[in-house]
Amino acid sequence: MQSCCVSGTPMTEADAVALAAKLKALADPVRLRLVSLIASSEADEVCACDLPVALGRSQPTVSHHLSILVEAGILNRQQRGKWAWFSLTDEIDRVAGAMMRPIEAEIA
Amino acid sequence: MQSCCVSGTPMTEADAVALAAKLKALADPVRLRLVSLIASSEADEVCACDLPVALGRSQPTVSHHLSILVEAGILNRQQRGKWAWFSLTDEIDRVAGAMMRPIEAEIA
DNA sequence: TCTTCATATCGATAGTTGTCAATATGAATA
DNA sequence: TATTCATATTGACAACTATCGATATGAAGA
Repeated sequence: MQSCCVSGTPMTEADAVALAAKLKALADPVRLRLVSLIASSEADEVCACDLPVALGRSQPTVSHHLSILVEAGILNRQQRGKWAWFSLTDEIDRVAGAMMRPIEAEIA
Repeated sequence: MQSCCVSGTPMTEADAVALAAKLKALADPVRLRLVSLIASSEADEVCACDLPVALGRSQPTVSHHLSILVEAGILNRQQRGKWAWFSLTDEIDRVAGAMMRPIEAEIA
C-alpha cells in the first residue's frame, strides 16, 4: 500500500467522479495559465480585461475558460465597476500549494 | 501572491501544456479508480485480469485506460506469465503522497 | 435616456474522448 | 505445433470540448 493512502480503501465511484471533475477543470493549458497568473500576481487577483492579451486567446474563449473554473469552485468572480476580477478560492489556495510544488519540481 | 508560487512568475505556455497532459491523464473517473485501486492494494500492484470486473467496464476499455496511464508516466506495466501487472511509477508515488496528504487532512 | 465598453452568450466547426464488439497479438502449455 | 486464454488493437459512434466571429447583456458615465 502506498504512503498516500492511509485508509487502504480504494476511492468510491462517486468520489472518483467528483475528483475527476475538478482535475478536468484544471487539465487545460489555458486554464492552468489562468490559475498560475492569478497565483503569481501581486494582488492575488487579475482583471478579465487583461487576459485575452496575456493568454493569446479571444475574449469569448477566455470568458469560457473563466466560467469553467468558477463553476468548478477554483476561481471566485467579483464585479468591480465595469470590470470582473478573479481570484483563487480558499479551497484551491490550500490545495494548490501542496499540488504544485512537487509537480513543478518534477517538470523542472 | 499565493503561498504556492514562490517564484512570482506565471507558468510558461510549455510548462502549462506539459502539466495539463499529466492532469488530463488523471482527470477521468475510471483512471482515478485505477490509480486508487493500485495505491490502496496490499502489494502496491494489480493484475489487469481483475480490472474489468472491479471497474465495471469492458476489457478493451480498461486496456485503453491503462495504456493512457502508462503513456503518461503514471503506471508501470510488467508482464508476468500470461498476466500484466500494473504499479504506480516512482514519480507518481512521490507526487501522490504530497497531493493526497493535505487533501486527506482536509477531509479528516 | 443614450452611448460606450467590458463581459457573457450563441452558433458553428474541427478535433478529441470514452465506450464496446470484433479481431489480432502474444505468451504458456499440452 | 496447436490450443488456450489474457491483453492489445481496430473500427465505429455518440458525446464532449476548445475555439472564434457575431451578437446580447449589463454597468458606468454623458
